[in-house]
Amino acid sequence: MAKDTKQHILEKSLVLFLQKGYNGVSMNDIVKATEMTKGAFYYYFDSKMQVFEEVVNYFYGNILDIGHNEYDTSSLKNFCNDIFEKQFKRLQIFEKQNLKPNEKQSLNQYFLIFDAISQMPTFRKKFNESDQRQLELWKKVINRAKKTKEITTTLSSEQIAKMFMYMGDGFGMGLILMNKNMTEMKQSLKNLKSLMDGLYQLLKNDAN
Amino acid sequence: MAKDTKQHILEKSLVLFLQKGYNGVSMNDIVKATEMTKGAFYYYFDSKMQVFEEVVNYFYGNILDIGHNEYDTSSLKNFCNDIFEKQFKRLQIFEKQNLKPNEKQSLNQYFLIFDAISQMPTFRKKFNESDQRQLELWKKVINRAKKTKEITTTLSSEQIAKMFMYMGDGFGMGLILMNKNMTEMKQSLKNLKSLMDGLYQLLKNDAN
DNA sequence: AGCAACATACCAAATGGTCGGTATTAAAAA
DNA sequence: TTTTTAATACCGACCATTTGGTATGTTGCT
Repeated sequence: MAKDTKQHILEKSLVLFLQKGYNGVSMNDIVKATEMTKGAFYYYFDSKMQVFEEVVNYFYGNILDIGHNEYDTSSLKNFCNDIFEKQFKRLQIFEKQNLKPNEKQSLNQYFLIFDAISQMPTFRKKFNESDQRQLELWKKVINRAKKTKEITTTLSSEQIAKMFMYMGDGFGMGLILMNKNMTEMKQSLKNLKSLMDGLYQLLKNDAN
Repeated sequence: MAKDTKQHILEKSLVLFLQKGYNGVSMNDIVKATEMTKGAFYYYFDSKMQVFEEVVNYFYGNILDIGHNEYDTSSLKNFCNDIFEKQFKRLQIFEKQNLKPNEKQSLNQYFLIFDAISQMPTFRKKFNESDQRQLELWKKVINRAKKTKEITTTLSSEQIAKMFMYMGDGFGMGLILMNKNMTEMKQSLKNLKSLMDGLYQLLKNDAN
């Protein structure tokens, strides 16, 4: 039961931090959301900051960074599809958190990321490294696609890789700014798919 | 002198909110940064929330949304360049705020935008409308570029427009996450230029 | 009995905000 | 011309509430 309660606090806190950011969430919010008391909370955690750090690691380890090395890299086409699928799965995790009606505000991952970057010195490094790995992965796949003539283009692999990545990031940010809920987000994600396919088509047709 | 002091408070508060978000900034932070007292602050503002709202309107009206209808739309090429130039100018505004050494943390416009969206009901509408206008502008320019054969592609104008916009957004987010300061940002912006040029080249060469 | 797993009452500090006061200036009254 | 009035622009002690956190229970299970 011990680990259950701690996990319960972690998950409820995650949602709160995603809704309002570190400074927007008070200890009272946490004990209310968990339906426990301060005694229970401080039995499992030393401070508000500590639960935040554990939340960040939980979020980052289990959601943000899932399978960062398990993509289908056999072709650029497959890679694009796979990136897209994984993004989809990431959203599904949140659907399981069965938010109550009064928790309908959108979950903003950047609340977590910004706070983590400014309050957890090690996090920025980890985050940027992950970003770099992602970029290298894209470049590898694109290089291969060039060799196999899957695409023909004079643009550098780095340029193309960044196009795909930034497109995804900008799209994600747009979703948050529109305050879409989870199901709406999953709907919208299909638009991202068509954008990525569009870019892919351009690369295929690029004469020189 | 009256308006001067109020403007002084506005500008100092803007920097604070950009650094730490609404909840991360206390009234003490504000009076310290402005080098005034609470008496002075509450002489010009009714509440912390009010200065935030005025800061948002100031930021949005004078910085984010500058000249949203004054772009060079004579060709897609020119439009791209112009969009890029305006982005550059936006950064310059912040350089004038002569931040002190202890204020060297990066200014994160999303702190302001997220808080504004969740606390100022009217803001989301305004923001999304501005986004929509931007999209329509891109579409118009792209449609014209298709007609004049500046570019030849089977992709829809909306698809292309979103590619450009999301690329820019994602790039901007990346800058913030890397915690670049203003001069570094201006350096990096040139990378965005090459990405936009790359996409432009792809569109030019798109056989069908 | 003894410990794990919580609950509850409490605390100092920080929070956003108020209110009576004051220095400076300028217009109005003498 | 001098004095009074009055308004602006600002100060800083003070306030109720909330903050994150603690110390001392209480409960149930082995």
